Amino acid sequence: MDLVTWNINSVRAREDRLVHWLDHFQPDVLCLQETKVVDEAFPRARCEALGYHVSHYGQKAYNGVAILSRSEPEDVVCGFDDGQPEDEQSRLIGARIDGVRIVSAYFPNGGRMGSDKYAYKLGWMKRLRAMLDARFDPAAPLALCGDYNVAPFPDDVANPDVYEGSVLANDDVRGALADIADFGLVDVFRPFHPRGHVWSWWDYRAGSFQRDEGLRIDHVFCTAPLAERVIGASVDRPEREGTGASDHAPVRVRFAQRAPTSPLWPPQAP
DNA sequence: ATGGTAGACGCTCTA
Repeated sequence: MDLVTWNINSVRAREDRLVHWLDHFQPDVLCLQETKVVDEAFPRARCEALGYHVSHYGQKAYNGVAILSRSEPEDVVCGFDDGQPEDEQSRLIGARIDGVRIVSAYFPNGGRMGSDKYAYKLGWMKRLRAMLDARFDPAAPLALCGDYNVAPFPDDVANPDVYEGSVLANDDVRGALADIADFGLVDVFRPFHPRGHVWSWWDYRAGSFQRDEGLRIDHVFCTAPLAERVIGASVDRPEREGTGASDHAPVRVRFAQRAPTSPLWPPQAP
């Protein structure tokens, strides 16, 4: 199974790029964030023409998440759906695809430290952990894919002077991420890039991509029965090049049908 | 200098 997560930063501005990318890579599942359109405005027909089912939970101007899949999605759930008043922002969609629970998540950015947006981010992450506890089983295959807006380690940050201590990289937000992972999820990307310094997002400003000053904030965290099947993970850097690119690159993960005899995860000592 | 750029919306917000 080829699984990809990509913050596309407006599906309207990047419709042609999306269609060409899908046609070229043909992943089994593509999770999108920041589509920035209502459901009716998603380019559904062009995706379906390429053989994809589209599950989209959008809103006007901001946010918006989607799951595109070659197999028909089952049990599609939008938002937290946890019995509390729903989050007004469209940041979560989930579906079961080929027996695997897929979640496409757009974590709040958090604005500035100490802001209302930052408090919303921490609350949102707590609520996500509670939702996982209430609905899912860590012993069943699940992939939490998306723009987490958190760089897990210092070496996931190119420019620590600017970003360490920010809403994307500080002890509290890393603690909130660790609490989510404590449900029973592991970062399946990092073991393939143990020295870090692999980025998934580069600020549009100050020539960050040209200087290769980015952060790794887009992730695929999986429960053990899925994590033991991972056989590769990479960032599609070329998609970030040139004009008209999203500020995020797609993050790709490949899973074997069954767990390999010598698992790549967790990494084996030499 | 609360900077720089990009997208959506409509002159301001979000990232």
